[in-house]
Amino acid sequence: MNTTRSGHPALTRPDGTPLRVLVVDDDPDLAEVLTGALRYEGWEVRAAGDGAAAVSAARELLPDAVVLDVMLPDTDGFTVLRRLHEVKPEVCVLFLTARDAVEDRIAGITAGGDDYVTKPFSLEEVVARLRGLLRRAGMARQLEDGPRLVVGDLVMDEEAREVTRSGELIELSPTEFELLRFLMRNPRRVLSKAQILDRVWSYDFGGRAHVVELYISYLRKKVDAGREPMIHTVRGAGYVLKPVTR
Amino acid sequence: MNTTRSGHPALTRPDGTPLRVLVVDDDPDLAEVLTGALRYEGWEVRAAGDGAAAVSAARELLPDAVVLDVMLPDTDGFTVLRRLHEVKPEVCVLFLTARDAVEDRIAGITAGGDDYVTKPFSLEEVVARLRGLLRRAGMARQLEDGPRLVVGDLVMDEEAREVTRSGELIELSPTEFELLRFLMRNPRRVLSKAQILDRVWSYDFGGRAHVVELYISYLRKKVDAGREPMIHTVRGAGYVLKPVTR
DNA sequence: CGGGCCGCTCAGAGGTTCCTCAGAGCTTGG
DNA sequence: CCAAGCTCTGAGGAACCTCTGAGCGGCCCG
Repeated sequence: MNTTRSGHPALTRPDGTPLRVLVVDDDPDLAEVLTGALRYEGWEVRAAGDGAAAVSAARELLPDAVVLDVMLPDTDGFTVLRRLHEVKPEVCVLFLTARDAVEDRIAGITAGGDDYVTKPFSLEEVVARLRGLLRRAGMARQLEDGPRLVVGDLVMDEEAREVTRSGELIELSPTEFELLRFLMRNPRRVLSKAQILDRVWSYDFGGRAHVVELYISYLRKKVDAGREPMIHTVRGAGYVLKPVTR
Repeated sequence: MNTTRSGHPALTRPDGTPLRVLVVDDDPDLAEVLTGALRYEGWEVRAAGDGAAAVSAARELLPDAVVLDVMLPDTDGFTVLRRLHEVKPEVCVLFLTARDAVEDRIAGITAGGDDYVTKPFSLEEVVARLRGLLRRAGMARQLEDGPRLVVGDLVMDEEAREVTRSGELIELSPTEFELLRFLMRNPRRVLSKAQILDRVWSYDFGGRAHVVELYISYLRKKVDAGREPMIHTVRGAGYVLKPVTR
């Protein structure tokens, strides 16, 4: 099977060709990070730094999805959106917006099935939203089985934001949820604290790896509470989530 | 078959051509050591001393991977990363970083599937990480069978950091793990204590060969415990790991 | 047979990594 | 404006890892 650097199967359309995404942001570092993360997830990625470049790149690439910063140097995001829809009406758009941006305008836009995340965001957030968009649009072959992650008796419903272990409901805070999602998307693989920080925390988070330890300890209290543990520490390397073996 | 001085088969792409790596470090000694070790492993290697040289060398060589010191005299690591990806989007990058700089600005680096090791590092560490990158990228022909090392009934899963002997799980400390990995990558070959020190311990380790004996004894207790021994001493020469013969 | 060399292992000091608690600051929602 | 919840900082302490030193035993040589 065609796989990506993440070890996940490459994202493909029903016809087998890879999914294409266009990243539009004027901050080169951020664009670089997004590009890398999405490529790692199996997308065919292309980047643009402003509205004009975005539209012309879209004309060439005919992307399935666009990650679009609302604040661009030349054009405003909504104009770009209109042009993009002219180029390809069924394209999915994920907006990137500042926290204090006008919520109602965004709400109007996302009515069409599009979605948005506020800056600063975590990469897991972006990746998950994009997957959600594609799933709802019925565009990705391997997402059709639904929004559920399963590792052993641990089950996560991403859309309902519900987690259960052997049927019992587990309540998680937003950060706990995202951390667990990352672990569940990489079962049986040791993840370093740096990797976890890069993926689960916002790109502008200046804190230390100590936070990861703290949240792992929170998760253990909820996920492993009194049960056979699934979250393991690998000293000097990181953490692993794996199903209980017997 | 095309082999190197190490006896390892030359690393090749799916099309049979050798894998190429670019080493970027401003410390000539370190660059020399890295270059030697990687060449020994079957890579086609080239070195550069700063960011500008790195980018232009990359344009010529079109390497499959880059080993890149984040602290360069001219450019910062993030910029070099971006330029490298412009030259060759699918290139894998392994960053070298000082231990106390880890927290600074690694954010985003591992996000794209790239990886890093902290100075001072061991050569086994670097080699293993590079192999991991390449494997995940699906780039090396002979790494495709997955991240498992097998010698007799001894099995090491590098990604899960799990070692089993005839199915039984063996718990190892970081140094023990790395030493065993080195032995398992060179089965049936006598390795001198000096060789082991050079490979498994950091390049700045001042200690003496006695540590190797100590760790071999630790390993024996865990790996050979009560079983037919696989780790053998060759007096005056070194140690060998080999499958049990009957 | 005896001495020197090499390798093995034990015990423990010192350092590092990790876990957890307690609480301050912030955000959210009523 | 208050209450509740969430996120992060800091500190203490526990567990673990690494290396040093020393003693012992076996091997090979004279």
